[in-house]
Amino acid sequence: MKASEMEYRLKFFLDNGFQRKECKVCKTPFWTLDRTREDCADIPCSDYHFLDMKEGSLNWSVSESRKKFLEFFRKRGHEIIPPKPVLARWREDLYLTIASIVDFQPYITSGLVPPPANPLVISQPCIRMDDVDNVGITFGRHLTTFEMGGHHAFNYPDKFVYWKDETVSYAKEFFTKELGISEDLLNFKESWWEGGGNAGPSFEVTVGGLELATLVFMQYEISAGDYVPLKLKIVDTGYGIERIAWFTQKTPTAFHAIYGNLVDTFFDKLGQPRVDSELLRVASRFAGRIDPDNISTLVEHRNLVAKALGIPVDVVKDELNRAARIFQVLDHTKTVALMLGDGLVPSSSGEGYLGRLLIRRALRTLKFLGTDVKLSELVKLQINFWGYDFPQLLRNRDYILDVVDVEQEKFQELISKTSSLSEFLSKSKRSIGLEDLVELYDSNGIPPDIIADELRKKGIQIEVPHNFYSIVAKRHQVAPLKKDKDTLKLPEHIINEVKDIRATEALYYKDQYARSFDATVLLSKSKYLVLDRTLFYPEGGGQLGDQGWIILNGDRVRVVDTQKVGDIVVHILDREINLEKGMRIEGEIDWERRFRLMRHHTATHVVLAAAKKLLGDHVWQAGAEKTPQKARLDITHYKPLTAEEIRKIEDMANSVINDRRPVRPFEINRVEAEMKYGVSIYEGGVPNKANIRLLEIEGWDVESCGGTHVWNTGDIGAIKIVKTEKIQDGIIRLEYVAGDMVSRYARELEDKLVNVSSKLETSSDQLEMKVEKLLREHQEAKNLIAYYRKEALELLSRSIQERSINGIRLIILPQIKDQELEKELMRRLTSQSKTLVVHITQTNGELRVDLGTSRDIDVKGVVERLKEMGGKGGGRGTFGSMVVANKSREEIIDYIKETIERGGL
RNA sequence: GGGCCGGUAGCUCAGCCUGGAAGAGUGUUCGGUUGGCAUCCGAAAGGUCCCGGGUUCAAAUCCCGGCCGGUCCA
Repeated sequence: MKASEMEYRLKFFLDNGFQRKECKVCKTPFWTLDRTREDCADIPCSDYHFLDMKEGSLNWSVSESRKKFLEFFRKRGHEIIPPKPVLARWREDLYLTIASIVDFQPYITSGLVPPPANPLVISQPCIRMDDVDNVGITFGRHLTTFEMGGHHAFNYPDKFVYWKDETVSYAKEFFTKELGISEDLLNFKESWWEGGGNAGPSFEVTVGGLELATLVFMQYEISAGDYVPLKLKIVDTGYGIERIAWFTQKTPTAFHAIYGNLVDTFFDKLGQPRVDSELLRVASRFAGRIDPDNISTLVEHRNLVAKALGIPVDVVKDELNRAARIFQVLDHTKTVALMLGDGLVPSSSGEGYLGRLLIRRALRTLKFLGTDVKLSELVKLQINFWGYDFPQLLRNRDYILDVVDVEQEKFQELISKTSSLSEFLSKSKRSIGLEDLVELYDSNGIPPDIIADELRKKGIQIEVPHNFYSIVAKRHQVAPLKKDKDTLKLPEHIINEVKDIRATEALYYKDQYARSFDATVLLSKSKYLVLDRTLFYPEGGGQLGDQGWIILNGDRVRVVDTQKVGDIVVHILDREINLEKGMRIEGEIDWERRFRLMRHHTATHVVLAAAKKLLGDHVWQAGAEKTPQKARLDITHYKPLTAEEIRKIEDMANSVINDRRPVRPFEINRVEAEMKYGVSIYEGGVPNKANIRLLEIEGWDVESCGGTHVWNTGDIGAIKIVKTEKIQDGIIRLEYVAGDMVSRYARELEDKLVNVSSKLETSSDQLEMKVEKLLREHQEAKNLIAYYRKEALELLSRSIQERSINGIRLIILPQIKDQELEKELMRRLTSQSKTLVVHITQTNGELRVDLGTSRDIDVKGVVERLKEMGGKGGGRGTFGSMVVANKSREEIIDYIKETIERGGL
C-alpha cells in the first residue's frame, strides 16, 4: 500500500520550515531543513559521512546511550518499562524478540489489555537471524543482536496520548539537544512499515548516511490483503541504541563502539594481529555500498578502499577478511550469551536450533582462524562485559559456560568425522562434486568449507559455490508438506451447532472438590450434551476431560469424555439421548479418576519447579500429559539427568508435599501477571485471553494453568519418578506417578520381582545371588562347550576318511549337529590345497549339502552339477550350500565324485 | 513437524551397492624380547551384526515396520 502524501505532511514540518525533497538516487521523498541536500542521507544513496562529522562526538557507550535515551523520554512523561527476554516466550508465533513492539503484541496492540504504562519507553534487546551471513563483512551494518530503544504511545478512541507531530518533534529534540546534531543535518525519510499483521506510514531518521531511528505510526490491520484501520493508533518507534553509540564515538567500526576494549582483547585472544584503524575507518565509510548478496559489490568495495588508501588490494582483502571474522565472533558470542542467559537450550529443533546455529557458526570461524581457544572463554568475556546491563548473564553464568563447552565438544566430534570422511572421498575413484558436499552437510552437518579445506590439504581442489546454503534450502523445499490436522474429538456439525451457545458456567473452578451438581439442558444432540453449567472438566492444558454420569429420572447415563468449543463445554455420552432444552438433570463426575488427574496435574507443577530449582532457569516445560494412571513432563535440558539428579528432584517434590503448601488458583490480567511473575508463567502454553488463570503453589511456583488442582500439596500424597528419557536433543521426558498410583507402581514392580524369582526357583530376597550364580554357571557351560568343541575337532579331523579322485582330496564329513563345529572343521580341513569337504545333513525332509573348498578350487562346478540334479542353492568361492530333495545321501556323493572325475572343478 | 544419514568385538570402523564360512585397527589377557620401562614379536579371549517381521535353499547384506543416535530444514 502506498500511503498518501498527506500522511507525511505534518504540521510540525510546515511550522518549522522543513522542506519535502526527493532523493536523487532512490527517488524517496524526505523532509529536511537543508536546502542544498540532494540525497536522503541514507545508505546506499550516501556513504557513512557521519564518521567525519564533528557533531555529537560525546563518546557514549551502549550503556550510556541507553540511559540517555530512556532518561530523555522519562523526563517527557514516559514510564520506563523493563525489557523482556530475547526469547519471545509470551507468544507462540515467534521464537525471538525481534522488536520492542513485540513485547506488546497481540493483546495490548489489539486493545484487549491495557499497556503497563502509557506512554512508555523501553530498551529491548532484540535478536534477528535474517542477516546472520552478513555479520562482520559490513563492519557493523548487520548485527544479530541489538537494542531497540522504543517510546510507545497507545491512542484509544476515547483516550488520546500523542501522535505524529509529537513523535517527530521528540526525535528532533533528542537528536539536536541530547546528541548535539545540528538540525539541518537531520532527515526524515518517508517510508512504509508492515509487520506482524499491522502496517502504517513511517519516517526513517537519517544523519550522515546512518539511520538512527525509525518512527512508525501503526494504524492499519492487514486482514485478507485489505488495510483495515485499527481502533488503536500506536506510536511505535525504534531508536538504534548501538547506532547512537557509534554516532557519538565515531569509532572505525560499529563493533568498536559496541564492544570497546573487547575488540582488541578478541584479536589478541584469537592470536590475530590487529587491523589498522584507518583501514577499518575507510572500509566502514564505504560499507553501505556492500550488498552481501552480490559478490561483485564486495570486490568493488575492496578496490575502492585500496584506491583511497593507496594500498594493494590483496592486502586490503586479507586485512578486512581477518577483521570481519573477529567481528563475527564478537557478535555471535554476545548473541549466544543473551540467548542462553534467557534460558535457551541448544537443540535440533525450534528456537534451540537457532542457538546451536550461532554457536556452530562461531566455532567454525574459530577453526578457520586456526585457534584452539575455547568458545566459552570468549563468552565469559561477554558475560563480564554485559553482566551489569543484563544481570541474567551473571545469574546463569555457570549454565551458559557449561552448555557452550558441551556444544563445542559435540562440534569437535563432528569435525573429527570430517577427516575420515574426506579420506574416504579422496580415495574413491569418482570425482567429488557439489552433490557430495550437500549430502555431507545435510546429513552430517559438516560445513562445506571445512570439507573443502580438508580436501585441499590432500591436494584435491573443490569449489564451494557462494549460494551453497540456498541450494540446500531448495532441496528441502521439494520435501512434501504434510499437513497435520488435529484429530478432532468432536464432529464438525456439533462444533458448528454448539458455538453460538452462551459460555458454560465452570463449576469445576468454583469448587475443585465438588462431585455432583444439577444443571439445565441447553442442547442435546445424539451423544452430545451441553448444559448451562457443569462440574465436568473439559480436556485442556494436558489434562484429560472428565468422565462420570448424567442422571435423569434415576437413569444413569455414562459420560465418556468432556471437550470444549471455546468456552462451551460439551459432554460426550456413551449412547444417544435426545433431551429437550430446558430440562433439569443431575450430574456426577467419576471422582476417583478426577482426583487422580488433579493429583498428577498439581504434581506436574511441583516437579517442574523442582527441576528448575535444581538444574537452572533454562529448564522450561516443553510439553506435558496427565492421565489418571501417570503424568509425564518434557523439560528443556542439555544433558541427560543423572541418577542423583532424578532422586533430588523426587526428594524436593516430596518435601513440598510433606510441607502441605496451599495451592491457590486466581484470575489476573495478563500484563500485570507478566510484570509480576515474568514470562515463565507461560511454560504450559500461552493462553488466548486477556485475563488469565494463575496457579500458585505457595513459595514454590506460579504458572498460568486452566486445570483442576488439589487445594494443598499434601493432597498429592506422594510422587515417584518412574522413568526419564531423552526424547530429542535438548529435551528430557520425566514420567512419574502420584498418590495411590505410587502404590500401584510399587505393586507392579513387586509382581515382576516375584515372577522372575519364581521362574528362577528362588525367593525375591535371594534373587541377586541366584542370578549371579546362574551367570557363573552359564559362563562355565560355555567354557565347557568350547573345550568339547576343541576335543571333537581333534577327534573328527583324525578320524575323517578321505579319498583322492583326479588329484582332488575329497572328504565326506559325518553328520554334525553343531554348526559352529562343522564350520570350524571345514576351515581346518580346507587349509590344505586341492581339498573339497562335503557335509550332508537332514533338514525337514530334504538334504542340506554344505560344500567347502580350499582356496585353489572354486565350489562353482559342484554347485552347478547339483543344481542340474534338482538342487536349490548356490555359492561362491570356497563355500556353497544346497538343498536337495528326493535324492539320497549316496546319490549326492556319487554326483560329486562324478563331477570331480570329469574334471568339473 | 518434515527430510537425509547411521546402528557390526570394550573403542574406532570396514564388509552391505552385486545375498554365500563375521573382519581390520586399537584396547584387554597371556607368552616371548629387556636388568626394568618404552618398543617390538607371538597367541588367546572378546559378537543378539539395534529389535521385529518378510523375501530366499541361504540375510550383517534385499524389502516392510519399530527403537536408538546424528544431522539439515522450518
